[in-house]
Amino acid sequence: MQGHTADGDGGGHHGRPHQQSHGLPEESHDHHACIVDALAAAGEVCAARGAQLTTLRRRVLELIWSSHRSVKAYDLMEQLGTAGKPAKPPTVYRALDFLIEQGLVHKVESLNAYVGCPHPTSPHEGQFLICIACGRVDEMRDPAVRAAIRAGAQAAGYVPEGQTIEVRGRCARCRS
Amino acid sequence: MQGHTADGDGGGHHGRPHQQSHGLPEESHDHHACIVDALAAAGEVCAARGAQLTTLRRRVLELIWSSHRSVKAYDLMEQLGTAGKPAKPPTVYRALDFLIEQGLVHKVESLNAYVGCPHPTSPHEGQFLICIACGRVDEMRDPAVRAAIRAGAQAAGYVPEGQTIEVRGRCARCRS
DNA sequence: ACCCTGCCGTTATATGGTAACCTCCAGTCT
DNA sequence: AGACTGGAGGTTACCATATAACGGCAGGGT
Repeated sequence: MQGHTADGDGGGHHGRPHQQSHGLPEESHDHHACIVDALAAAGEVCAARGAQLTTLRRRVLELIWSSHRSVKAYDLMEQLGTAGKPAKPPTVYRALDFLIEQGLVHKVESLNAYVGCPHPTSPHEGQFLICIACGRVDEMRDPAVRAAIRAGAQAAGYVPEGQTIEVRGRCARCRS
Repeated sequence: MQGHTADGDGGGHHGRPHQQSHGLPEESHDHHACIVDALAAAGEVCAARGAQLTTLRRRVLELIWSSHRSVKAYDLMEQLGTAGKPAKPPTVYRALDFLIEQGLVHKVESLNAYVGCPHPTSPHEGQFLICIACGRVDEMRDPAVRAAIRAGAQAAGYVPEGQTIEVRGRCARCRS
């Protein structure tokens, strides 16, 4: 769990501009702490495995964590580029491949977009909650869901090896 | 439920060539009956709703039902075209949009592909079982899965409105 | 010095999906 | 009959997503 407290700004990290247009999760908590936590966790995970978290890969991860929404690969390219020249697809896709392999990022299939994993230390496939109002993506890790799906698949004769679970709905802040 | 019996060929429908390369579901049952059933069900559904199941739309549906695997949009274009000239994207995507709206076809998000719905009379979102060995896609409708996901989403503060559930694994025939 | 290996840049291309505009045709109103 | 209308689908152009293939370069081992 990252530091999602809405008030505790222990480091004076505020004041970074964000370009979002309406009620987004970043506005109500010290999101900079989320980024710092995610990068620190990534550093630990990679160091423990001997995987190289290079500058580029770290930068991509940081961009993905710039909000709690999912991020499109081509948006990453634009943000990675310098002086209006966007980075090229392989640059970003290779970094994404690495981050996904390391369990630091998940792909949201129904959006063709990518999201940071909040608990990268225990490898898993994500179960995602996608807010159709604000775009926020939360990860759920519900053993009951996994179990129900395993049971259903096995009842149909399948030996399950991987799951894609993505729920669209309205998050707590957007139920209004 | 379509006629999936492996033996009862009551109408002499066999003898149609299929171009698959290895152990696919079509080889062990009268698949032609599946197609006929699916088209008949589609006809009924559309008639009941006043929706127009045109020749093109029916043809796309038939192509999708040509196997129990999912089908790519661009493969449909090639098959729809005449004399080497493939059909153009809007032709296929419009037909797919219609078929999806009518609940006759589902999109498999993790494959960017489309699959026929075996029970189109009761609108629903599919839960898919995808065989990573033979490509077969089965639809599961497990209320326990839906319920578990609803519960998980609500526990996280979400009001769920739609679910994407896709399980990769090995089907009964491919467990070997 | 030499050769690997892994990371990244570059060019090119494949694959998946939409926008905008237009014609045709069936239904229907007068 | 003539005119109007709305849905289906053809056409062109384009955007969005992703991969293949090749090359340079830096760091480590021999």
